[in-house]
Amino acid sequence: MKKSTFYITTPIYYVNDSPHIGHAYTTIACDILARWHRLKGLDVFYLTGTDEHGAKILEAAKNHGQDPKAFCDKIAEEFKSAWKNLRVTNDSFIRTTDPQHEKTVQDFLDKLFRAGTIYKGKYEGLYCVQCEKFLLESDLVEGLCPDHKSKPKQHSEENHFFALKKYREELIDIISSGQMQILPPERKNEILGKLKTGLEDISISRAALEWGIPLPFDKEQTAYVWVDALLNYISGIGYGNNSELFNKFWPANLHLMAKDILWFHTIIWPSMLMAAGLPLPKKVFAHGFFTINGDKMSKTLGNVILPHEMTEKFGVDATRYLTVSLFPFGSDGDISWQALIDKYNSELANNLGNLAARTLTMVHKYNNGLVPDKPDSKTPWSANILTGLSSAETQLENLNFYGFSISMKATLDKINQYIEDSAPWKMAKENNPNLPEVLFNLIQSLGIVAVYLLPFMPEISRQIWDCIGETGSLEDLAKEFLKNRDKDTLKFPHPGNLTKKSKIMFPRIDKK
RNA sequence: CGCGGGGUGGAGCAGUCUGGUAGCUCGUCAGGCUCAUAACCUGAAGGUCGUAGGUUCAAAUCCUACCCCCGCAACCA
Repeated sequence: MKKSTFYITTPIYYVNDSPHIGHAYTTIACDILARWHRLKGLDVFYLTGTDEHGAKILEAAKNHGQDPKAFCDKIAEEFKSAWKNLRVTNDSFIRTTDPQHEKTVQDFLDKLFRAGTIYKGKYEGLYCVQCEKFLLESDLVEGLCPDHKSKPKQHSEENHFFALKKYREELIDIISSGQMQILPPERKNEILGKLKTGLEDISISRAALEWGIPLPFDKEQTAYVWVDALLNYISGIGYGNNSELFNKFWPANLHLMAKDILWFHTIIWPSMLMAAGLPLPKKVFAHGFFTINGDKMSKTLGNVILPHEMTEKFGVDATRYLTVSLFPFGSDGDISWQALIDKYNSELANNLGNLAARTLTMVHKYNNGLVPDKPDSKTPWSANILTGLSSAETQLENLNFYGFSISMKATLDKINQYIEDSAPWKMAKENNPNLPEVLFNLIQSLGIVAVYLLPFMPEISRQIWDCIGETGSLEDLAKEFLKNRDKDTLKFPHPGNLTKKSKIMFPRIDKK
């Protein structure tokens, strides 16, 4: 029996920084998928949250003259409100400082400790006193700490280790067999390649760090932040305290993240799960990084784009659409205000927005604003649109939002061509009896487009829906439509309903 | 021999796995239309698909060698 649930996650974001477009990229992508799967009738759980422990947070809090918890509270609120503004429909928001999460982490580690997969060992390395942390050989610049220009000391510390090494064979097996899918394929190869070169046990605790979760079996030590963070995926759906919820949604259908943290999600995380005897996530997808105008996004360069800067310029819906569809999802890409404006003007203003405007105006001029009778043609024109959009749907299923936007654009072009070919303004002058059919087809096409755009642009879709005179819930109809779309039973638009001319949906943005 | 990604008309990219007339967006030029957000539609110019070999009836696509760019060494997803 196929599970009818869909559990999707973003990474939990490190709160040493306010939310920016990088966070938004992942979060919006997940939201689109969450909404899409809900429309397909699945029971969806979408989890995001914040990662709040670790040395960096402590440091960031100090820099702001704040107590770490207070600092985290503030940043966590920023994330929550950023997602709310972007109409992100996460079902829960987990913070690693939530007492329930902390308890779950402790219980989990205790379980592994008692099972013997966690053991005490010695961590040796170069330690920089000023940084208060271990540095790698490769961190050093001419043998000195790059930040403090001092010589790090050889230092050893008692730590607890996780027996990662012993899962190597099994990991290779589950990854290469596809039991746990890693996408895109080049990332899978990369991970397998790394795995084949070897695997070492990892230290999963820190002795000197107070801002963390104390180990239940050694109160002097706190849990390594990654172990703490990864466990959010199960603590966030009730592992250890709400088995009904947990059993319903675990294993996750999709962990989505940027490529830099793929290692943790495909090596450490599954090993931890295996150690605890839990099923593994079905799919792990790593998207690319982006540069801004060819440069790395960085605070130092001052080119960081914030979500609210985008929504102020483009509106929320367009921001959602543009952010994820500017370049192919699995690869790296470049983002720039110019490229965003170009895509906005071309696809949203000139194409979608203008198409809606010209259609509605024609319905008002030539049919008093009313939806004409349904034509009894054997081969409905909408079939053309559905074919085009089924390729868009495939792209969406494959997380290729860029490909989706290309297919969507092609479909909108087709509708514009149809208008040009049939020339309703001419038909009106000539009293051509086929005019109502053309108008009906156009209205219906807009409705179909609204269904497919719903995960991306919920408000605009509803606006289109409203404009074509529909009064029912777009969600409900979209669900039914997606279930029955092969059967050619479109239940919209309703002849006789009054359409509305809307204000301009996407005002053109002039280039500077 | 660190690992990985990439080099396709002016710009940005898709296509490469599963060889078979080189495609998209933007830009440029010409024409059309007037329902529309100076939008929309049609047509044109513009590429020896990094270089050199090889396989093949046929290669952007497969093989080999080489050249050049860019990430990865935690401000950052």
